[in-house]
Amino acid sequence: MMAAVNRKNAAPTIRAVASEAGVSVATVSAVINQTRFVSAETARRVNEAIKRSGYRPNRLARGLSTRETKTIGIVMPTILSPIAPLLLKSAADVLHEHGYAVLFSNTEMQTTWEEQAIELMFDSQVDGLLVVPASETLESLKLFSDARKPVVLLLHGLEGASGCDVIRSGNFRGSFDAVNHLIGQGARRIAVLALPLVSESEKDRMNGFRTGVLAAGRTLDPELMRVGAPSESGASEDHGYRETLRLMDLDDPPDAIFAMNQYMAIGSLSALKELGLRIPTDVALVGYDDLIWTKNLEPPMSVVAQQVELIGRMGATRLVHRLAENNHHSPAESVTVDTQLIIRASSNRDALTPSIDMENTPK
Amino acid sequence: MMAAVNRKNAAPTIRAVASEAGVSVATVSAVINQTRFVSAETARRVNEAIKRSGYRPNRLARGLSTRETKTIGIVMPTILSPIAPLLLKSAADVLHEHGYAVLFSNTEMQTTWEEQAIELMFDSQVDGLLVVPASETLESLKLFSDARKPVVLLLHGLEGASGCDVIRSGNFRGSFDAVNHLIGQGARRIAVLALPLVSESEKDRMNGFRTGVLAAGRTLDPELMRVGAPSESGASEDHGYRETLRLMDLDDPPDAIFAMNQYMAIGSLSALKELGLRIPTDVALVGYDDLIWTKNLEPPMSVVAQQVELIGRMGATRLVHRLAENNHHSPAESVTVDTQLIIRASSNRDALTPSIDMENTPK
DNA sequence: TTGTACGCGTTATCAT
DNA sequence: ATGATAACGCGTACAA
Repeated sequence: MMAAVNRKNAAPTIRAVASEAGVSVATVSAVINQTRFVSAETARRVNEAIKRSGYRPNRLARGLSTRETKTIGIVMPTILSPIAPLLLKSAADVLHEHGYAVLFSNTEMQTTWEEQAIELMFDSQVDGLLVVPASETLESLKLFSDARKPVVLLLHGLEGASGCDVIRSGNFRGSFDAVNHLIGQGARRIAVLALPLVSESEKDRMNGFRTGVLAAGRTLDPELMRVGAPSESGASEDHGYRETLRLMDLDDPPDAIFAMNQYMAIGSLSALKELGLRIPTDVALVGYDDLIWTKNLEPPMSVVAQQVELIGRMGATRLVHRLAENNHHSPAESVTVDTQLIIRASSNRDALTPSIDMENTPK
Repeated sequence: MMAAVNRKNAAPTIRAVASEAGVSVATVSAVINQTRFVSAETARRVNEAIKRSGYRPNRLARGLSTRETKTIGIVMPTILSPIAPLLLKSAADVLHEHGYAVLFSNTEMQTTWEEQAIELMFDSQVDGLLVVPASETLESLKLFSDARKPVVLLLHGLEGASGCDVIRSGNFRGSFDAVNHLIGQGARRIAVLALPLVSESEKDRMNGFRTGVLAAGRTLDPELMRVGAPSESGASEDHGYRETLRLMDLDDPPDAIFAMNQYMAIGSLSALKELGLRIPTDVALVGYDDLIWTKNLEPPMSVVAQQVELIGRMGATRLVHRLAENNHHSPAESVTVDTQLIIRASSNRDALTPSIDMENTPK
């Protein structure tokens, strides 16, 4: 009978390599992880055995033993939002560069699933977590704080998650700047198409808007504030379209519209054009997020742009550092990444004198 | 002295639960996995102990023992392509519904990294793999076939991967239909802006174009075939812009352009408008992939649309079924999901009589 | 410089 | 109906 070494078709284990090379498993482990000195000759034999057998270390077993999986979880409410792919990519790139695998979960805005996704990642023993929170609060994050595993929040904070690092996007300031810009362009009545005020981001955007209006000595007209758009892109666009028609049907319609996501902005644009209104002369328009095609619209649209890539990179980097330095105890850090107001024709009354629109011309 | 059960701050193990409930670990395991009968009373005690201790099964340990991780890997060349997010979402949704975790890797078009990513997933003991191949061949997939682990290819096949299921997109037919449509609109000289011919998708698209032209009794003019665009969106757009300017500068310029990705199509559109050409009268234009904003361009753009969501769902479903039925040996399946030609104003000369463009009007 | 043996947290195979 | 205990594949004290 043969030793229990060669179960048919099973992947070779470290033990198989050890016996193949005529050394102990400790030695094999040592040469793989460079964890202690091994004589050149022994190392050579081991490496040869590894190559011959096609041995590959089992990350599960390693993780079980070391209590480190070199895996981090990323959970976001929807990968279909226009900025999500870049956020995922920039974060994942950094993580991959540092040898981490990425466990991903799209929670599709479902509160319960968001919790479950986080639990799933915890159970998978991820070393840390990157979260774009959708809910107002996340019970399951307690699992991570109890286990002293680092969590970094992206885009906005979360109630009761004071222990987490947060890489915020400057939503308040972004809206505030947009309103100021519109006022500077002579807008008297500014309408807003806002998202449902659930997460910090949306609240901040709305507060920025309010503050901007009030700070300019204007009053807030509830009729001009349409809160609560569907999140799905097509539905959101329809919403922007319809609400704009209603707004322009008011006795005293707005002469500027600030849409807090880009799909609503597009719908709004369609409606304005359909009504035969001149943009920005009759109504100035500012949207949110600078997507690749935003500048190709007619007219090119002004937007509040978030530095999505930077946010993703910073979040991942923060996590990697915490993990590397066993930096689990230093106080949570909070950073806000500024937004940038990009002014294009849709809101630029100053530039109405015929001129070349540089933005619309590829280099 | 106390038993080695309560290492400070360590997560409770199945052993802790067992002793807490006064039963053996086998019993605890049994109630968790419903793997054998347990008396109601015992089960109650166990469940209580689980709840009290906050015990959560360790998926690593479970995977090590069962050789099933309930995790599948998804690797794609870039999440920034316009169709990638939907592909990821639709696949991940199906997988999540079936209790699978998703290990994700963006390989950013790097051939070596693509291999490494697949190896990483293999080492992580994923149960199966979903791949959008970027390279012409993938050595590392051999790891999976050797281990009899299922792999499903998405969007297009791969040389030497005959063992894998493939959910193809109908690229050949898509291009073929586009050309036929343009010819039907009276186009005499059709130019093409093609992607680098590396993966099967791009080759198929190009072949569809060639076949369409030849089948109509026309000849292929190399001057009208511009192959090799950058993959990054902005660069791709610039490329489309520049190549279009050159095309229109020919002695005998084209009267129709087929752009094989949507960014090139946008660049092309910019160039045509800048040249003061009428679309589709002077030049008809057809792009690829129906993005949310494609219909909002001026004029709304015709495209070859891929059924991305369906492809993602089918791929994930196929994988889940193979896993569920231990269906690892049935022959590889190959399916092609049809593309759909969506005709809009940019190529529709028939509809040039003034009329309402329904597509451009939200419901 | 290298080897032995135990632990990581489960599941699964025997017994009982 | 339940309990002991051997895998699973690896890292790592502790020995030698």
